[in-house]
Amino acid sequence: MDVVSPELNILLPDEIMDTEAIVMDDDPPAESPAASGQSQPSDDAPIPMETDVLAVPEIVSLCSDAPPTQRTQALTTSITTDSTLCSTTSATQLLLTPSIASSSPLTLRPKLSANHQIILNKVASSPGADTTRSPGTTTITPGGQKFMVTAIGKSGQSIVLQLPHTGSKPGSGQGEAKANPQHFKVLTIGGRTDMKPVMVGQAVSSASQISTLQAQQLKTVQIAKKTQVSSAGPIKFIITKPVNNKGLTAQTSVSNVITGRVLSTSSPVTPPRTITLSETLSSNSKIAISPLKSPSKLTMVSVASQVPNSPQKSVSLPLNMAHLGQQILVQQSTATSPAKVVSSHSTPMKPVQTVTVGGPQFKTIFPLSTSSNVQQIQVPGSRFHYVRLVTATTGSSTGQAGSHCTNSSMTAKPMVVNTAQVRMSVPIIPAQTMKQVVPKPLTSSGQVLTTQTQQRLIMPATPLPQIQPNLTNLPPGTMLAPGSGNMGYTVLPAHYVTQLQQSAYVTLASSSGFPTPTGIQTQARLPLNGLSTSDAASRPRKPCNCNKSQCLKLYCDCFANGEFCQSCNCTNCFNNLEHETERAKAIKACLDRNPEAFKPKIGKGKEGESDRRHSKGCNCKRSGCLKNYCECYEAKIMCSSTCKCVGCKNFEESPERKTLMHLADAAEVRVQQQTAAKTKLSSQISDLFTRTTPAITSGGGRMPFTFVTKEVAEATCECLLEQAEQAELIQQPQATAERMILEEFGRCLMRIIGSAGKTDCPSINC
DNA sequence: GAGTTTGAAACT
DNA sequence: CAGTTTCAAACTC
Repeated sequence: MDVVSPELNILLPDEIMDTEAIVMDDDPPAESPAASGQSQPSDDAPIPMETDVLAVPEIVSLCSDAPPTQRTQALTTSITTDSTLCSTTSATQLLLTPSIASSSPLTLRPKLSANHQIILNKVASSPGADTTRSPGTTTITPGGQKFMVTAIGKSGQSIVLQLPHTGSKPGSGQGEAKANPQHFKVLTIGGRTDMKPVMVGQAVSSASQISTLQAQQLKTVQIAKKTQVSSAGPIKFIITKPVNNKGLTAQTSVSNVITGRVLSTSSPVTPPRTITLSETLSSNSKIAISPLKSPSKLTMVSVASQVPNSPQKSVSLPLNMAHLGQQILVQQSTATSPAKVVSSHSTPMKPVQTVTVGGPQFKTIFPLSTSSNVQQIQVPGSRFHYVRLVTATTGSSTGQAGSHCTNSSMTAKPMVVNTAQVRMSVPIIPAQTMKQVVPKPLTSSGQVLTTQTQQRLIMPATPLPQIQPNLTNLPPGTMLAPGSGNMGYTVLPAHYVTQLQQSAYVTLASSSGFPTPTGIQTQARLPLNGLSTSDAASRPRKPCNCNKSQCLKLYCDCFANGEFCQSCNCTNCFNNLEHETERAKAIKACLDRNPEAFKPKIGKGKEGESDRRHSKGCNCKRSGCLKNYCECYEAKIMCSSTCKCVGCKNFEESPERKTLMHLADAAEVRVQQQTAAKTKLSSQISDLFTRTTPAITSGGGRMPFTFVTKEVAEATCECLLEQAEQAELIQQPQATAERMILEEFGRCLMRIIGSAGKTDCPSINC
C-alpha cells in the first residue's frame, strides 16, 4: 500500500471534501493479489480508522485491535490559518490523481487560500524535477490554489504534490514542513478500547516527527487508490472542502471531527502508505473521494493494515460524512484483478473462491478459510460491490493485535475491508459505475458514515446457507451481511439498523473485543428507498398485517420495501433477523421470479414528480384508477401507457380525477381554514382575558355574554363564513349548508362559554 | 371492527 | 403468457 508521506498531510485541508468534484479513473492493472497481500506486512499494526460526524462522538471503525503504540499516526489536514504554508479557507478542493509512475518524490507546493484545491494527479511517469527528489521529500510551494499529487499508489512510489501555481516558496521538502508545522486532525477507523472516539488534532510538520509518532496510536483513514486505469483517463480525486479557520495548534485535540470518507492507496510491495481523510465539523465541509466523474457523492472507506514499525505516512483529509446521499466505499488498490481480493493480515493469505452469482457475469469471491479475512462479492452488473468481512474463528476474538487490522488491496472494482473480529458487509461501488450510483434521488442510496462511542454488531451470528441472490436487484439500501462462519449472507434491509437500534446507523466494523466506550466503530447511514436516513427515520412506516405470507412475500409491504417488520401487526412473521435464512431464501425466490422485484416501482422522473411513472403500470379494472387500490393513484401519478388498466380515469384531463382532486383539495383547504379560524377565535378570546377593562360582573363572576365583544363576534362570523364557503365548495344543498353553519356557530359559542368559565379575571370588562 | 372490494403477487 | 388463486390493503358499513 502506498502511503502518502507526512508532508502531504500538511497540504490537506481541514474541512470537508466535496465528493462531487472527485473524478477517479481506473488504475493500471494491479499486482497479483498474493504480492499485494505480502506487501502489507503488518497485521499487527492496527490501522484504526475513525470518522466522526459533526461532533458526534461516533466513530467509524474499520480496523481495530492494534496496540496503541503500533498504531499509525494519522495526519489530518486541519490547517490552521496561521500556517505559513497553508492558510485555511473555505472551499478548498483536493484533487487526487494517482500516478502510474513509481518512486515519485513527494512534492508539496501548497499555498492554501480561499477556494484552494488540492489535486492529486496521477501521471504516467514521474513528474520531472520533482521526481528526482527522494521519496518522502516534500516540496511545498505556496501560491497555487490547487495541489497536485502524483505517483500515488505504486510500490516504492513517492507522492508528489504539485500546485499548478507554484508560489514564491519553492518547496524545500521536509525543511519547510518543519518550519511550518501544520495542525492535523486524526481520523481513525478501527477501534480499540483504548482509542479515543474523538479526533485528536496533531501538528505534524516533518517526516521526522512522523517517525516519532509511529510509536503513537495510529488512526488512519486511507485514501484508496484505484488500480485499474480506465480509458476515461487518469484517476482524479477532487476533494473540495471549506477550510476550517479554526487555528488548531499542534497536539490540540479536536473534539469536533469528522465524518470521513476514506480512500486508501495501497501497494502490495511497499510498506503501506496511508492517506487519511478527515474533516472537521464545518457545516460546509464536504468530502468526495470518488472515482466518479459525475458529481456523485461517494464515500470510499479503505482499511489497510500497516506495518507496526514501518514508516507509515498518513494524511488525514477532512471528510464530511454528514452529507446525505453519500456512500461509503471500501476500496483497495493494486490488486491484480478485480475478482481477487487479498487480505494482508499477519495471518497468511487466504485463497479465495470464486462463485458465480446470478449468471456468468456475477462472481462472488469467497475466501476458503473462515478465519479473519475478506470475502468479496463482485457483481459486475451491479452498481455495488459487496465485501464480506468474516470474523476470525480463532482466538483473535480477543482483539489481539496483529490479526485485526486489514490490509486492503484491490483492483479497481473490488473493494475489500478486512477486519479480524469484525464482520462487515459493505456495498461497494466500482469505479466505473460510481458515477451512476450515487446519491439516489431523494432517495439516494448513499451511505453516511458516522461514529458512535459504542460498538454495535449489526450482523447476526447465525449461519446461513449459501444464498446468493442477484445482487444487482437487492432492495434499496440492502446490505449483505455475512453469516457467521460460513458463506451465508444475510440480506439486511436498508432500515434494519434503525429498526434494530433506534438508529439509522449501521456499524460497518467493530471489534467485539472493544467493549469500552472508546471503542471505535463505523456506522453507515443507509438510504431508505431513496430517502435519506433522516427522511427515512421520520417517515411513518405503516405496520403490516400479514397473516399468511409470513411477511416473506411481496404482499408484505415491509418485505417489499426491504425492511424488517417492526411494530407490525403481522402474525408468524419471518421478516426479521431471527429468520434470516428464510428471509434470504424468500428474497432470492422473489428475485428469481422477478429480478426487478425490489426495485422501486415508481421511477423517478428526470425533472421531478411530473415525470414519475409506474415502472410496470397498473392493472386496475374496477377502481377506475381513482382509488388507492391503484398503485399509480396511490403514488399520486397519472396512469401511463405502460398501464393495462380498464376504464382508467387517472389521466390529466379526466373530469372524475379533477373532481376528486378538487374535493381532496377542498377538504384540505377546509381543514386549514377551520384550523386558522379556530385559532384566531381562541386568540381573540384569550386576548380578551388579558385586557384590563372595567369589569362587568354578575355576582362576582363574569357572564359569558361579556366576552362577546366585537372581536369575538368578528372571529365567529369568519368561522361561519368559512363554513358556508366550504359547504358551497363541496356543493352541499342549502339545508346541509345551513346545518353546517349552525353547527359551527354552536362550536363557536361553546368556545366562548368555555373560555368564560375558565377565566376568573374580574377586571376584564368586555 | 367486521365484512367487502380490489388488484398485485403468486401460482398453475 | 394467460388464467386462477392467494393475499393484504383499501374501502364500506
